[in-house]
Amino acid sequence: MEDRLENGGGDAVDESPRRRLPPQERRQQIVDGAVTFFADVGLEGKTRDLAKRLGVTQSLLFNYFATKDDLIEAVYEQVYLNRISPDWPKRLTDRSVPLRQRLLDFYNEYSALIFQHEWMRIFMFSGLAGAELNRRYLDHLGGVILRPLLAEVDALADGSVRPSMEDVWNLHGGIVYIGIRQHIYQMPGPADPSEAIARAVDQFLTFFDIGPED
Amino acid sequence: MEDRLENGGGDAVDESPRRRLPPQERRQQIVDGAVTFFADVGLEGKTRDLAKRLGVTQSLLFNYFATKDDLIEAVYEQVYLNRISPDWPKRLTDRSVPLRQRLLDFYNEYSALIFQHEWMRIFMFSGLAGAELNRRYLDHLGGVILRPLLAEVDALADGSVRPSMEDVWNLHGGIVYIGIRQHIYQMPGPADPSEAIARAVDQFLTFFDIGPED
DNA sequence: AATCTTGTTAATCGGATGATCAATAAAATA
DNA sequence: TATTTTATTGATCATCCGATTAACAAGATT
Repeated sequence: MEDRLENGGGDAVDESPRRRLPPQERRQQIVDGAVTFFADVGLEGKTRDLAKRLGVTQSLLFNYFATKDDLIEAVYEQVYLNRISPDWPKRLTDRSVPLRQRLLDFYNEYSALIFQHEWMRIFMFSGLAGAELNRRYLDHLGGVILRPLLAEVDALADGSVRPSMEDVWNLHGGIVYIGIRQHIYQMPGPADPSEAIARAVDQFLTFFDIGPED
Repeated sequence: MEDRLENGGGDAVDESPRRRLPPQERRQQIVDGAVTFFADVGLEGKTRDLAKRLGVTQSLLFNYFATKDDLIEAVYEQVYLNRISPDWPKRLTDRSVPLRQRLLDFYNEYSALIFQHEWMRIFMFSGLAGAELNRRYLDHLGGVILRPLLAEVDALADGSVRPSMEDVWNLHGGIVYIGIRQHIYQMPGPADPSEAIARAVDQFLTFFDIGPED
């Protein structure tokens, strides 16, 4: 298994001549390649294999990153950075828009961002490795998205059941699990993710007697 | 980090004398230790570290398992085996019991089985590694639990919305995500998991107009 | 108690892996 | 074009890792 870039058994392959890139560009190229690579094989992927994918010497990597851990740190930053758009908190609490619409907008955009092979897998790998960025990300998500979201739901809920943080996590988890099934467990995903999201949101709102126009 | 069994800096530690065990017993001891070990550090954990934890030589491991992969295979079997009790399909479709009760019974028992550090992490590690057992397990779960469950819900749903497989996965995912938060992302879990489960189930049933006594 | 069986260990091998560094050559500068 | 700069390479080091094997010793047998 895993015979990518095997050079096909051929002989005189392009043998691309040594190419000099401006350091910043090369660095970015390495980080991009590393994101894909580590997402594929895990954070214990070997630097030699990564270098081969990039068409570059292994030693070059250490010209841009002092250690492999430094490279992984750069991968984390690349992947985690700007994943939560700063205007979502505002939009999620904009009560001139029906809550249902806000939720649909958020989760459609958010899922488009996170339902990606690289994000899903690196997030999971780093989570298992106990990376601090992981915790920080989830704390951030909880504080900036989910908690305000709970307040919004709570303001509109008029049934006898009060929404709890756990309910919000359940909504969130159910949706995120769509991506986990696809990219971690490599199962076929739903034909239309946005419909699956709409169903989850509607289940959630129905339980608290919140209508589509509230 | 990670200084377990560090021998405390002392000198003349117990230095447990070479202990002979019946092969079957030793083998089981190794597998048990390996489950905990690999769940902790991942499947790329080193055989020397595992041996140290077991208080045994590294070479002994290879007396019981020809290769490290064989050991990991044994770990998979130990962890995956009998995780889905064979009488659940029967109980889930026993219409003399209200559906809500069946769902609560199932997910309370099931979560008690899977919301464990070892299971959660090994399942995730093996999923990321693309292990076949993982796919098989999920296929089995889908066919033997979730699909019958959909039929049950469908039989009782009288609203205009028909339940879909995706809805069932959403219920399941939301609940499983509780364990993921705890054991993969190492966040604090809900004070009372069974209450969180009940909420998820009730949200699900409410959406399809299924009452607690149906 | 002497002997045998075999579970266990210590030593070691071959290859892989992260990291280093002097040599090389592509592009910029003069 | 000749020279300088520095991005890139090839060779190499020290260590680690999975796996092998002969020697050792704990417990069973006689």
